[in-house]
Amino acid sequence: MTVPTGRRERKKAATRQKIADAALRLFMERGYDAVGIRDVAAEADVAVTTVFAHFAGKEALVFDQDENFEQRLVQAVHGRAPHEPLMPALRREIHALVRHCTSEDAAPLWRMIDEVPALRAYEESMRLRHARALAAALTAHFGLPPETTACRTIARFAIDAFSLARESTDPEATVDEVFEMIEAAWETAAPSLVRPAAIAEDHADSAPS
Amino acid sequence: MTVPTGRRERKKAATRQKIADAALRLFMERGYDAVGIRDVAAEADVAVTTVFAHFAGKEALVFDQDENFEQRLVQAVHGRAPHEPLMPALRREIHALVRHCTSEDAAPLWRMIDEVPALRAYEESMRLRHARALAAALTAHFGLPPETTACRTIARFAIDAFSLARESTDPEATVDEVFEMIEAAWETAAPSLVRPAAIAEDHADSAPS
DNA sequence: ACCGTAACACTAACTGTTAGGATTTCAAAA
DNA sequence: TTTTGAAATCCTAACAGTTAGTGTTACGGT
Repeated sequence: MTVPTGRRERKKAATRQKIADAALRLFMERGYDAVGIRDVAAEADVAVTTVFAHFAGKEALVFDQDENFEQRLVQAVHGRAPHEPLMPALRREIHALVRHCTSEDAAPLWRMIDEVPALRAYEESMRLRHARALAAALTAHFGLPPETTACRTIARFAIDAFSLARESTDPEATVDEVFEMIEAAWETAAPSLVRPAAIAEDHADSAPS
Repeated sequence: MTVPTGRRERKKAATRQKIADAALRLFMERGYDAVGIRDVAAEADVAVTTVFAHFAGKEALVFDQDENFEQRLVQAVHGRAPHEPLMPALRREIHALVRHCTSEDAAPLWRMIDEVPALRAYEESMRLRHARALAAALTAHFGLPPETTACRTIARFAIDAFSLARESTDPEATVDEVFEMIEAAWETAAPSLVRPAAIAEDHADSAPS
């Protein structure tokens, strides 16, 4: 096979990490706008082009940790416990994600994100990609065509729950409040999508791939 | 009063229009990315700085027409017919807005927007501002505190309806489908916000300012 | 030991955007 | 009418993010 040792990959990962660390340190120190890509490159002791070889843009340096967000949402749908209804699983995952980014040590980072318009815009367009991925996971899970409106709607609503919670003074309560509404929406749309029995007990797992 | 003649304002508006026209013409001709701000300025026969005096950025040149979007949403809430329930009015307005930007003559523009990532991102952050304005209109209309979660949620859901419809192959049907879900969500959240009588007949107009 | 390639560096540009400062043009006060 | 203040515009130059072009190095498989 062609993936045994990997000194190259380790070095590459190390370089990436070095850049991300340097960027975050400088951003927190001087503020996002006051730090240039050239500063980051110098601090990490790499060339400017190397920074862009690892990160799509300046904003991506900030959201490096947030990468598994999408994966966790999809996993919440596909890999949940048998017989566990969809919505509670989704709600629980959103809860966890919200807690994660409102925790004490992560707070300064998210405060910075809130204060820089470019970062807010970047985050939201990220969330939209996540919503599309979640929608795809939902349709796949239920064996529905990929463009099914109800699934794409629920996916966006779930992302909204996260965004609204992040803006809220009481994030956890907001998640619950929004999810009450989402569940009502889902129960309105679901009957025409999944066979009634599946709704009743919600063992819609083992969907025909 | 001090607003009688207004040659200055006419000239200013004319300049703005000249820039917007030039930009749109060039964008459609050569594509958004292939046209630089300097090209637009030259075509409109103005200085580059003048372009930025009228538009916040390159993307704003594309969404110049779309300005009254927010105003129309707010108006749909505040200035609707007496005794007309909220949701149908909102749904009708979204329908109109969707029709407006999927019409024949507007189609090429929106196709371009869909193809350029920077424009999609800009549009979505615009929509978020609209959602906030709509949320403010809702809370004001019902005499609720500005941070009420249910209103901010419904506002975002309504914006989602628009966005999902724009992405859909059958926009009109998508609006209806999403709004069925939104109404269910609203009926779940509303009882704890507005007095039951107001929900029943939904004459929640003439709200205490 | 050799070779292909992936990671990185260096340079130089392109593009959106802004600051600084001059100049014109209008509108209203004097 | 003349003057004056402000708004709109222009010009130049620069800054910052981003990319292309082109080497150079170090790894990994042969």
